[in-house]
Amino acid sequence: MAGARGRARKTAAAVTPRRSTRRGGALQADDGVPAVFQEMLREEQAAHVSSTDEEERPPKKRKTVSSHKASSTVMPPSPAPHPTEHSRELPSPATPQVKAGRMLQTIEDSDESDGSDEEWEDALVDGGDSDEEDEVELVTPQVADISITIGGKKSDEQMTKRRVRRRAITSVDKKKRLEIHKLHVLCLLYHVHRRNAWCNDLRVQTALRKLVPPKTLLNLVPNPDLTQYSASKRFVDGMNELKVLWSKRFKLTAQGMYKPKWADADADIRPVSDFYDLDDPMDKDDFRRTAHTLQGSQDVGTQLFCALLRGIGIEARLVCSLQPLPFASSAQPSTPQKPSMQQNTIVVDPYNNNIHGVASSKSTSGTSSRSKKLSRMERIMGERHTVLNKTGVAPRKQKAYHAPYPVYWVEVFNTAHQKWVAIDTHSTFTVNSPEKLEPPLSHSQNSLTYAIAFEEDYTAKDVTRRYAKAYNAKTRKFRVECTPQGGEWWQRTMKFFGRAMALDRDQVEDAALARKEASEGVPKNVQDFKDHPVYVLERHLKHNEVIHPMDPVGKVNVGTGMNPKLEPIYRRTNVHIVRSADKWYRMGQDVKDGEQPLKHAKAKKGRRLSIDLNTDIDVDDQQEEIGAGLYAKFQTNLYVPPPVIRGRVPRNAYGNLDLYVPSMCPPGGTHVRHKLASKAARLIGVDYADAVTGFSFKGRHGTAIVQGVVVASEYADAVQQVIDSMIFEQEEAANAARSRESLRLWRRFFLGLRIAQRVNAMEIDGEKGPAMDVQREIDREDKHIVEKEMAGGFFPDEADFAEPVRRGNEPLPQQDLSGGGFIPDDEQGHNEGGGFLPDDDDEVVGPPISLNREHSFESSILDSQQLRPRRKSTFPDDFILEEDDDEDEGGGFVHDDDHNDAGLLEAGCEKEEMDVDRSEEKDEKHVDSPEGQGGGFLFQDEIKQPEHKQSHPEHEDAAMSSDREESEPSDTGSLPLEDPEDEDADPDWLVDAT
DNA sequence: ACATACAGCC
DNA sequence: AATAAGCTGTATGT
Repeated sequence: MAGARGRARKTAAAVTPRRSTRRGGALQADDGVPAVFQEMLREEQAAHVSSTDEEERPPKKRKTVSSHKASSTVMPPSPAPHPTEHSRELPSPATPQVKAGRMLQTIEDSDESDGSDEEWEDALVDGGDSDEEDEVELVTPQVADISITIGGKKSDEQMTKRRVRRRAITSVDKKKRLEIHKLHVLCLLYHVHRRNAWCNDLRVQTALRKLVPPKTLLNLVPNPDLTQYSASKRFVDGMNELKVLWSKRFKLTAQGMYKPKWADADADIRPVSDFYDLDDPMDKDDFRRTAHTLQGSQDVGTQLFCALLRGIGIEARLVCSLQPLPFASSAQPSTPQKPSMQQNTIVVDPYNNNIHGVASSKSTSGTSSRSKKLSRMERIMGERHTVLNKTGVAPRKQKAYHAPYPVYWVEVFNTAHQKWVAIDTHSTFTVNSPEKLEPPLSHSQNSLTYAIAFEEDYTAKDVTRRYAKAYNAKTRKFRVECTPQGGEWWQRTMKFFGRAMALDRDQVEDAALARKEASEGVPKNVQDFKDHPVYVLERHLKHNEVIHPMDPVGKVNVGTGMNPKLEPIYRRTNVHIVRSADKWYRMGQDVKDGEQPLKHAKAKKGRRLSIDLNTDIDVDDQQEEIGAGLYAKFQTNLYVPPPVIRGRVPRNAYGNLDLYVPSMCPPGGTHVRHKLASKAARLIGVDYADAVTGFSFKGRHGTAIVQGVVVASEYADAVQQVIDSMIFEQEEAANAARSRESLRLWRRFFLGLRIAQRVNAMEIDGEKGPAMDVQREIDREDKHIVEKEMAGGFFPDEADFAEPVRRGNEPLPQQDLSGGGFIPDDEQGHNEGGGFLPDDDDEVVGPPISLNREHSFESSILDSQQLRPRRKSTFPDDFILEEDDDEDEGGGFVHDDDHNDAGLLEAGCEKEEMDVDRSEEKDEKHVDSPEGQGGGFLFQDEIKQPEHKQSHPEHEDAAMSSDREESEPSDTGSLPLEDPEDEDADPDWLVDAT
């Protein structure tokens, strides 16, 4: 309500101004006075140096402000802010208090235009602030109003604990994150690639080239007379000039990319307004425009700078430090509190008052929330008072969007030194100081994990190692290389951007990067040894790992400085995975003779209690048990199984052949990997052994997994051929079964029609129901369809259609099957006389009924049939038997004569039908029934009512009529014969048929 | 550094 | 024939 209104207003106000501001402002920038930019630059530099200070400052001020605000605010005193529950309650209910708060907030929003910075700051503070301080603030009624969210969360320790506890990350989530991480990396790669391509745009370059003074250009022209050193220096100096020039010229009006974080699963989707500070989405034309407006985020600025360099003939790479979602982020709560704050704020803040605060909170470390807030204000102000932009506001803006560490920078090729020189024009303003570009590990906004350099020729290279101070010890752990198969993945990925032909300078660079990596010192703390690609501590060994030559390469101090303990350091290359001999065997390896285990598995505990009883024995046992020797790969050979001799396949104690890996297939043998292989082999009488390819463990028992067989190679083809033919036969059988099933359904279908017809003919409520000749109707409709539409459709042709009908009269479905189905024969079948309803059937009585089209079956045949409501079982429960059991076994509903008169209408119908159609039917039925074939089983329900067997059809009618009355019209659409259970009965039939 | 929880393996 | 398991290691949180 109010909240929504407020939000909407906000959004509208914010969005529009922003764009116009940015683009319009850009134009202004062009005519802008140099002095202004200088000032901006100065401020930026100052800002990045003292950013830390700024961060701290806000809190204090914030407190003041908040209290201030509190007093001014009309906040109703609310009980001590409590856990989340409390905070959550606030938003929803429309209590007066809440309303008051809402009102206040709304007002703030509306005040945007003329609101003071301080107010904004307050809002920001409330939203952005985190942790403990908030708790205190929460106590204050006013605070509760705004930031309920935050405070509630943090304040309650118990709640926190619970959250932390509950947060255990699942393995599937981990996998998901990894995949998303990869996907994100790919997206970022493509994004940068695209921007890099834009940097080659001539129009962009042309526009930017004009910014470079001729003098500067001249200095950059290679001079063969200069010494290498001088040339290099001159080049770097020139780069510095360009850097300064660009830093002054490009105006920061948006926030660049920053590292995203995982949100709580239960967190609400962040409002779009969270991202207003980001660059607008950009296409190439937009990019060209920015080459003129010279404003945007640092990222765009760097991209343009890259284009500028290329435009003046300098080889420049666009380097991006990808900021993908981390794959290993620990459980949500554990991470720095910013994310959680965000989440909370977002979730709780019902009126989106804190949106901006949230956004700022994210970037707290990089940019002070305050400045952001201001910037937003300024943006709005700027919209309405353009003058402000030109005056003092712009610099502050820039400060707001300045990030202390770059996501984008460029590398230019210093031909004198044959080296790439890094230039950061917006964050650190450095040239050739690669070590200054990596943010501290604690920096939440920006982490240097993948630094990828995109060249003019659209190739790209991973240059992370140039910028990471502890690539092996730290950086690597955040890269996919640290995940299983991750190395290969990354290689494949980057190969896509690889240069077809490596240049000399590439090799030089590779060597340099490798050198840098190699020069990385030995980690100073234990933690960095974990998963270190080069070094290992014994303490970090997995239990199936050993360090084989135990050659220490150094020592680490574990423990405190006062209490030094040194632990030996080993090389990762000396680490081997060890397995038991049996395990090796399962991998197709054989432990060499005479090899001594490098390690022993732990003794298995089975009987600890017993140990107490018999210490001596236990000790012995333990010693023996401990003996499970573990060997390294180098202690094994490839296992060579005994060969197949004279067609005789060797086998193990179980009569099988172990074939855990392909290499375990015996010489002279061939693995025929098919389920039918054993049958086939047996069929042609060749020796074979089931191939055991693994085990499945259910409960305690491991069951061998057999996949095919091994036969002598000379028989393999024969076996395979037999298998093929068996498959063919199976398919044939399957087809036959499907045919039979189709026929069966046909039969049921027509039976249903027939029953319906009969029912219609019955007398109801003293009034004789309408009767119809189903068959006639069907035929008519069918012809109609055939003529009008197409010969195809449900019924291929009349003959096909007719045949089933005709067959319907036949007693035995089986016959149908064996006889080749209904398909044969004449078309007469479908004539009236041939319908499943005997021509002379007395049941067909009375005038034709009008077709009821209300309940369409989408089928002319069904539609043409007026079906009576499905019979409801009004009979007592005991009437309906669970199963006919013995009686049924006699054969479906068809049973015997005793049963066939049963109260079941359908059964009765069938029976009658049969009787009418053929006197012999009964006999046949008996034969058929046992096999479960025929329409019999269709009527299990009915069959289930043995007690109601009645010899008189009239009885049935009576029952039916009563049922009809009770049944609902909606049931009309159902075929009376439908019985869910029926299908279950089919398998027997199918099986038998097969 | 210790304890708890979760997931994989047999 | 029906039913059902535990242990250990690793990782996370306090």
